Amino acid sequence: MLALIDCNSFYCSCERLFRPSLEGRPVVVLSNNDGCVIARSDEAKALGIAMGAPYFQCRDLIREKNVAVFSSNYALYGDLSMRVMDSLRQLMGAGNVEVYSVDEAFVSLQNLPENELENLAINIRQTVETWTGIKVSIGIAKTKVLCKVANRLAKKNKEKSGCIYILNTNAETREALSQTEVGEIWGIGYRYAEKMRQLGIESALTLSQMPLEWARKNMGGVVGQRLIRELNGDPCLTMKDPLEKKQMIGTSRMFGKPVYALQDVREAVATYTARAAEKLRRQQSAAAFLEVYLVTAADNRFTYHPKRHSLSVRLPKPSALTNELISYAMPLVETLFRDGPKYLKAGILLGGLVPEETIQGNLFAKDPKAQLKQLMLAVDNINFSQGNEMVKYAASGLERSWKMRQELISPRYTTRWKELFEVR
DNA sequence: TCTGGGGTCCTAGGACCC
DNA sequence: TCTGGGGTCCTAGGACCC
Repeated sequence: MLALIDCNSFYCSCERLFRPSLEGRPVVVLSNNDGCVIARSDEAKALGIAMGAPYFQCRDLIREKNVAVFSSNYALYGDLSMRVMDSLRQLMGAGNVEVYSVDEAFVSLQNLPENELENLAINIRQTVETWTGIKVSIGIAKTKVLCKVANRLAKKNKEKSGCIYILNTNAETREALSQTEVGEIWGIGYRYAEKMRQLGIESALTLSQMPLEWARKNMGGVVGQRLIRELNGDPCLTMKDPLEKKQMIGTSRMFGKPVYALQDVREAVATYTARAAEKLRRQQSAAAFLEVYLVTAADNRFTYHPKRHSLSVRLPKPSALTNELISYAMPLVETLFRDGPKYLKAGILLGGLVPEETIQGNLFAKDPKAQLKQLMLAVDNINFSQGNEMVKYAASGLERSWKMRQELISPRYTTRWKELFEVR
């Protein structure tokens, strides 16, 4: 059996942790640039504020209902996420925990007798809440997809379930699937849900009874087949090795306001390259492939149809050095950039990742880059301990008229001395 | 006026090679 | 009229996730 452990309204819970007065009051958290709503407390959901709703569209409702609004504070959420995951690792053994996202983890429950599952789940819930202050919901079943189904039901009726839902028998599984709409299944997005509805497939139970051959033709090949097998209790998605490294690393941002000048775009791309290079070094990889992309507004100003323009290079040798990566990125920016269009966003992708130690050096010559590697290490250490971008590259600019907006951000209570929670 | 950021996996087609 | 088969690498794009 597997368990999916998922924090309840995670970002909102983080904000509430340090402002108990928000308990019972609706809370929402906005995306970067304060663009749209990406987290809602139960009270905010009840008001009908949709996930992903543009902020400007629900601003009136938010004001009227006295909803507390926050810009996203990733330093805070990241730190609390780490505490929750560490708690799970302590309880269940590090090798049994797969962190799936900032607020979710799969836990393997091999060889546990069925009648102990519920007590275990209760214990996990209570311990995590005591240690971190964060409430979680737990779904237990035979496969990852079924765990997701169970977890959803646990959250749907918290009073009744106690935030725990277990699918032990086939009858329980059938019942759960019949209560789940196709669009709510993990792996069925907007497009497929639409397609299913047209075909008259409405519940997860109906979908689970479709033939595999049909899934291959209509649901993206092997992906769809796996999904149907998972719904039937046949595990196809295995637990991932916690030590696995990312295969691609990217950094991108919308600009705080539209940008028209080459210099601004250059600065932004240099900044993002430095960020991506940091992530690269954190997992001890080097990149052999680099892509820069710029997003412009559509010509038609009545619709929101941004256009993506990209260029890429293959590096002669994989690198994890910020200055080197910037020097490959800048010519791409210059080639891509045109005078005239309104630029909304820029980003960089690093791919072809290889472990840093496999990069071939010359055995006999002194590595000319050894000093640069030392420098990177020092820069990363300073930025980690003193705050992001304490040390930065000149190419990434000082003025930064393009920087994103975060007008409603809360203090970084747990990761900055200056912003610690104060008790008077 | 105002619509996030970071990923994953898969497929298809073209270039090139033997 | 006829025109191999199979492999790799790369790019582009679609679909999905939180």
